[in-house]
Amino acid sequence: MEEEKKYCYKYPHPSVTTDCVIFGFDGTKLKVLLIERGIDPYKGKWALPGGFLRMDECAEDGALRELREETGLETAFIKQFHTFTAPNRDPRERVITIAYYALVRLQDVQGGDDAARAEWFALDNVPALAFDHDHILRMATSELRRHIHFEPVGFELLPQQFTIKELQSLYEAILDVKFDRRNFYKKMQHLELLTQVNDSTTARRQPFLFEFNDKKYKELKHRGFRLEF
Amino acid sequence: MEEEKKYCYKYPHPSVTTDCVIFGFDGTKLKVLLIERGIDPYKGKWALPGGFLRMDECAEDGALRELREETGLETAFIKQFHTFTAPNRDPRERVITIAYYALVRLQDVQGGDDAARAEWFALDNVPALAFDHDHILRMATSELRRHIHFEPVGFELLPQQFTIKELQSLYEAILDVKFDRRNFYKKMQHLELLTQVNDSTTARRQPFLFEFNDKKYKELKHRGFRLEF
DNA sequence: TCAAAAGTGTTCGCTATACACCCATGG
DNA sequence: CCATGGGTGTATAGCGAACACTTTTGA
Repeated sequence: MEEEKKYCYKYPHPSVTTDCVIFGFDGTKLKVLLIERGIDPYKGKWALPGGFLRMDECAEDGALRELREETGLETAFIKQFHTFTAPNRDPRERVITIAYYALVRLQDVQGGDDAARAEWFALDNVPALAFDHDHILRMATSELRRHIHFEPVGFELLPQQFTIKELQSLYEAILDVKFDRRNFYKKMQHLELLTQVNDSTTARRQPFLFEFNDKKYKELKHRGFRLEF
Repeated sequence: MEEEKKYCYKYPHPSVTTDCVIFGFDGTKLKVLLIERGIDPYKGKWALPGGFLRMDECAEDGALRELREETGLETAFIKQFHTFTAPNRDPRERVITIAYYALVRLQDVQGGDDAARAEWFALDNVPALAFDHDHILRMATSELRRHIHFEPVGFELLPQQFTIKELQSLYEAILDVKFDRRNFYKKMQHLELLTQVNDSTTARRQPFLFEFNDKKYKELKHRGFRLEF
């Protein structure tokens, strides 16, 4: 039985999807959420969450919808970083995909609505992916790296309150570098983007907890301040 | 008479176009190439060059095709910077557009193939544009600005050989700042990305001519060097 | 009481910035 | 010969990298 094809155009149109690279941070490593495909092509392979763009939503809404379906999160930081258009990237038909990356707090993530199997993978331990998703993931990682050099997006991956040590681990995981603990601490203090919280965890010596001060950041940015890492 | 609509799909598909923000530099100001629309909607309005993506070409090839049609250039530096997807950005039907910016040397540009009227506008003197092209142009400008902070893309806008003064004017035009002439000169020397040419123009005192040394740049970049502006 | 982790100081070198200065050329 | 613009030098401040030190707390 032939499917009913009722949307007709004078010229051929590609399909348009959004794919979403969802990053999380477990305190040590940067992770990415992948879905096991239940249908062909690439059945059984891991892939990025994604789906077709609806005719009445913009791409950002589509990406947020995917995010919600897989993580239960109503909102998160997302950023469009590239659109992938190689003519044969999907074996079935011409599909272009508008790719976003999302930064979420791992502890906020519930299982998704979907029956599909979803799993977090450390970035240095990602299996071969379906379609051109390896390529998309690599570009997402490098764009995130570039992004964090100039904007304090890393805080989206941390809990509301965090220690400087956690923040440093995050930057080290994303940028793949090591910082001197003491210099990092002072740099953070000097930036004046963090607010110290009068509270403490329970470690050897209780480290101070901080919050990101978004208001202060916007103020500084407005004055031409440029973040550097 | 109803048009023949022979491309049919089970689900609705948007149209996909590429738009191209073509930047040039006249020695003083940054300019952008606009096309006067010959047909409705927005007939008579200025717009960015663009057109439908063919089913057998990737978006970059589409953008290069648009570039060639409007400037006669076979090749140039182009960069995809955003895809615009607001559902009602085109009044006729759902159209999403993959936007690129191109950096070209003004002196290399011929008139295009198209009969359409094309004109260079200084960035601070752009008329109201068709569709959401104002928005696209603003984003292109800010992305170019961001881009030039880290990569030496500015040379794509200058002739093969140029003086330091011309280079400084370019950076000042793009970043909208002023540099000290003498510090800029030394910074450029210090970067070692320029090769001095044993030739001279005929001014009061002949300034040295330089060329961008791409090989050297790639070498430095490979060693983890980061350009800063 | 000792080891481990958190917070604070100090030094050094590089680079951005703000200037002063000399040189060449054309009117 | 002097105004204009091109190339070079020099001093200062600020920041990042390297590393010593003190403090707190749990085992």
